[in-house]
Amino acid sequence: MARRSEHSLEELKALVLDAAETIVIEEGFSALKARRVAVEIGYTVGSIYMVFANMADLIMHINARTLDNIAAQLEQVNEPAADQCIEALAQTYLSYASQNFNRWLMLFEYRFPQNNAIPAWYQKKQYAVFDRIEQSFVQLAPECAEDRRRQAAHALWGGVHGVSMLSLSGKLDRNNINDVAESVALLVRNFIRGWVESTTHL
Amino acid sequence: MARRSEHSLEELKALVLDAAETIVIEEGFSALKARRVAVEIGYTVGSIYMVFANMADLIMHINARTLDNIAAQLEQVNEPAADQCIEALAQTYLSYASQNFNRWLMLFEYRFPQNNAIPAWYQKKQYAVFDRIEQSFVQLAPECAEDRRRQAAHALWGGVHGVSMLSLSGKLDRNNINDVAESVALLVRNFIRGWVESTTHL
DNA sequence: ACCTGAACACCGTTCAAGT
DNA sequence: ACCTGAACACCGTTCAAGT
Repeated sequence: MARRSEHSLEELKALVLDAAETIVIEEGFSALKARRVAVEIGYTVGSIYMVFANMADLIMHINARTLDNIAAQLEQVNEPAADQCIEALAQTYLSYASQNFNRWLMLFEYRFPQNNAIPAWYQKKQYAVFDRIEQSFVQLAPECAEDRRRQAAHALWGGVHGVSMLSLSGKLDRNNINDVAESVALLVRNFIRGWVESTTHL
Repeated sequence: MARRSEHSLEELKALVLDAAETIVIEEGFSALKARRVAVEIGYTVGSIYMVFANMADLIMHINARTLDNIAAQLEQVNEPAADQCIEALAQTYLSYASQNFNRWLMLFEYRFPQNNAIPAWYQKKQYAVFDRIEQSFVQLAPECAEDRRRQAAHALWGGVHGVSMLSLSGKLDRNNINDVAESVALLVRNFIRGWVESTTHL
């Protein structure tokens, strides 16, 4: 056959990425196979390796988009009161995870072959999400030392992520989305109440 | 060859389970392959399917042991003060996760083919872990309605799990184990402080 | 009755060969 | 230069055939 020059390499790369992303969204990570992507875009398997080093590379680029999406959602949160802002960020995160479950899950399900080989541009995207959270803690306690604030943001955000993960993936027990939202609200409110108290007492 | 009757089927099942568990502990979930297990116990691949329905069945039995181990560790926690008890439970959980990272990770990494097909005996083990947590909340607020208490336990435990997961698997950022323990302590203390306050105000 | 090992259907990845 | 498609090494799983 040889569909030479029908698409540029950049166009082909976009085709592969879009097709792969769609498969993940609609059928989950486990349905993502090289041959399947090839069929979807009307090329053969080999072509994928012209534009991506391997499946790990392709997966990383899908995950990068997911990180961008999450960051974009969090950027839109704009509550004037700091505590309300943090709660809104948490609910926005849960909402994204719930509505984009398959791609959100792949973000955490996929393990990089060697953990130290995560490229800088990808790590930047991971940090971008977390930075938005930390930023809201600046608003909450401007006087607080950066170390303390970062640790608090880390603890709470790990918490919000954990509640979302256990609930949505049905590991610990089975809840509906409203219960999860309530759990997230409970965690955020009580943590912040306790933390602000201990911070202003210093 | 045919090593007939050298082991009973029950002995063979134990051999397979032990070998598989060891592989997971030492090399992680991704190293667990049917042929590898067979080599390790001196049988051929087919034998595994005499004692386990498939790899999913084998994995579930390894995970069941992990759940038992976690439950046993949590049972040993015996702090008189309720808030100290919850914190000790959280630190014990983190400690187990850190020291048994590979098998702990498989517990959450592995997805059941159909989520509704998790057998009752396995779910019981999942609940056993969570029940210990809930129990400590009874001690913390005996007057509290069960619904509220369960939700609080769920929120906090999801939180403790999330901080452990993001930190140990190096997803959000990279921390050493001491920092993680501090984050867990921060989450637990501040949550409990806020929650007890809002509960006694009722 | 227990166990083998060859076979099957799938994977990811490569690369000589075509246009 | 771009793309194919057959090949390779590896998976999980099955099952007729051996002892």
